[in-house]
Amino acid sequence: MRPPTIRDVAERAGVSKSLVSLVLRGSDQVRPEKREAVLRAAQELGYRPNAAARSLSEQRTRTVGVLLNDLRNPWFVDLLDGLNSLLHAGGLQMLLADARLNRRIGQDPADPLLDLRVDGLVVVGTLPDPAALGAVAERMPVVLAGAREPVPAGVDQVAGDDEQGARLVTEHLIGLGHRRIAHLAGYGAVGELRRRSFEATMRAHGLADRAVVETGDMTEEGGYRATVRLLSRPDRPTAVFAVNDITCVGALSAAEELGLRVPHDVSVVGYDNTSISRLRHLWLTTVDNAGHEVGRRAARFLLDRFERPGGEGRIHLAAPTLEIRGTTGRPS
Amino acid sequence: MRPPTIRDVAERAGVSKSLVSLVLRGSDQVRPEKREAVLRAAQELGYRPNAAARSLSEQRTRTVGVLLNDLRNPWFVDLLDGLNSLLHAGGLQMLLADARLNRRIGQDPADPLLDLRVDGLVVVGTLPDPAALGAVAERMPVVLAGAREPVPAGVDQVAGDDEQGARLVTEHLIGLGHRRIAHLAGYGAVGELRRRSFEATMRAHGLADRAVVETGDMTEEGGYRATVRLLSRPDRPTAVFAVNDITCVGALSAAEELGLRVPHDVSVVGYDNTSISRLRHLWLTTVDNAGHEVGRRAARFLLDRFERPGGEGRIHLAAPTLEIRGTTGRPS
DNA sequence: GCAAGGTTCTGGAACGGTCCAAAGAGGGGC
DNA sequence: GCCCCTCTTTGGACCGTTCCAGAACCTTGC
Repeated sequence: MRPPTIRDVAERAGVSKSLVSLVLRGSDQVRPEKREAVLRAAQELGYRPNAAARSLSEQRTRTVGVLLNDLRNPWFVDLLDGLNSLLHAGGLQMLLADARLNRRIGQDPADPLLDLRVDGLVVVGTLPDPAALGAVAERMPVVLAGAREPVPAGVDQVAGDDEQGARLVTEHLIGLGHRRIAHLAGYGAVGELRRRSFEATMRAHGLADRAVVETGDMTEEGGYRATVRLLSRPDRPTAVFAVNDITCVGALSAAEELGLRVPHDVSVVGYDNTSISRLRHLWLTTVDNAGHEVGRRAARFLLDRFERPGGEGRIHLAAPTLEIRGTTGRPS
Repeated sequence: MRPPTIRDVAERAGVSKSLVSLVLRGSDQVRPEKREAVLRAAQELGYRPNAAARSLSEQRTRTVGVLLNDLRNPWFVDLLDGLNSLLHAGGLQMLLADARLNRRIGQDPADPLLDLRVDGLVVVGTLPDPAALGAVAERMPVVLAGAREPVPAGVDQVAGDDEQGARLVTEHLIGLGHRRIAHLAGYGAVGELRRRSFEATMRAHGLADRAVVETGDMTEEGGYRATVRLLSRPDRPTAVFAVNDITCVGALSAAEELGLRVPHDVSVVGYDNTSISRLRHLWLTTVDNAGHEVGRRAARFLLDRFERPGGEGRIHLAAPTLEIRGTTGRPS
């Protein structure tokens, strides 16, 4: 009762296994009647190719591993979507692995993917282990998507352009007439880039001395507390640019609790265009990170490297867009 | 420059390939010095077993496929976590595939998993194609997790106990003193179960004629509109039980927009304990679906079937818990 | 010193495909 | 009718493992 093999199909169709293989791989060197006989036999037997056998023989798996470090981050889904669309067009499968799930178990999260001999690797989000990744990159194409970090040589990188995003936000607020603007900063490479770009943009508009930066921890609670501090100052800012949506929700709570109306008394802006920001109850002005485009670009890089292996690591920054919703307006 | 094989290791250690295989699979029929020599050689060469070759030879992959139909649903992550912990303990890998990503491409989302000859399949969420699943279930263990649907014979099923969850909510509200209670119903098997249990519980407490049911579409917008209708009635309910958190957020918006304070003027309850419900800005009372437990149980069922194949499909309902937060209180 | 019996090790046959060199079939030209 | 050439088809080697039967080696007992 084992699943049928290519040989079973061959026998039923009255041909050799080689011919079956030829037909199934779509060769045009086969007489039509034989082709049909083979196809019919395969159909009748419910034949399915065995991926293990195929990849053993072909020395490639037509599969790329995708290492996620946090399935909970909904932004990744857009990215995966973009990634998948292009990879599929290139005849490649995507294999997902969640680093966080496996980390706890105490093994390198990429191990299962490497044992499966994936043809390439996409790491989504913060790097688990830069050193290990360098070794992997010597054997197969590797792309880092959705994070801004120093990467080992030969690794491509795709991410949203955080500097541009932060500039869009800051200029939007300045354009509305805000002058005293606060930034709730985050940590990591991304937090750093957004903060610096905020400061640079303020400076470029001659508002360097009106910029305030409070450091948070990228949580709602952190955003709440930082905003309470900010809005209790005598020279309280009229606008708050939070490093991400979740921090922004904290800022919103704080403003309301202090009796300030948004956006009438204070404007707030988030970052990431998460589903939370789209709740009509919150309706946050935020930045969309172009996740789909990042995913497509990562796939592009990978496909390029399959064709021409080696070469320098490249970097692509996808252009973010501003989503203006209900939490920003002119200062009163 | 191909990756080293078991033969390379054998040569370097001065033994046969069979002995290497024996050592690597942890046999105790090997003299310690040989074992060490093999292990050292493997280490030095950076040997990694080839999963394709192994599964071809062993006729099993030690891998179970997990078919998700919506990566965006954060509840699944808890479920995966529970699933993974037990599967890993059983020496099994998890392979994720997102049905939604692949559906668009127009192929059966389970196909890649079947070609890989996974040893078992976990379908998370609503069934893609019940008929196809029946055929699959004849060849390998299949478990449906996190959805309540009629399944083909021989398929196990694990889900949260929606009836119990809805009862917990309803009795919580009744216990607080509410009498006129509305339910924002949803669709599908889950929506049906929650609604019926709400009605049954109201009846059991002699409140059948105070129960109101509005049908929504499980979106924020739907929840908003239904709640506006409800709260504009002359005999407006003092509590609203929404079929899920997102609908509940819509209800919350509606209440606020009508100038009603929550929970002072009206209590609202969600379902699913999503991250949204935990935002301090919303702080919804809701029901936790015990995702982790559902995942563990699904793994248990799968492991059982590996040991004793065949038999009836079983069903397990995990007990949900009530998360009482800020949106419920005594009626005024 | 040798047979018996246990332990340790090995060669070869799977597993289910792909690939390649070569065989077979068919057609055309002389 | 024969030779040559092209188009189809085939058998066998190979991919990297596991598994198994049996070989080689050690003890042990007499």
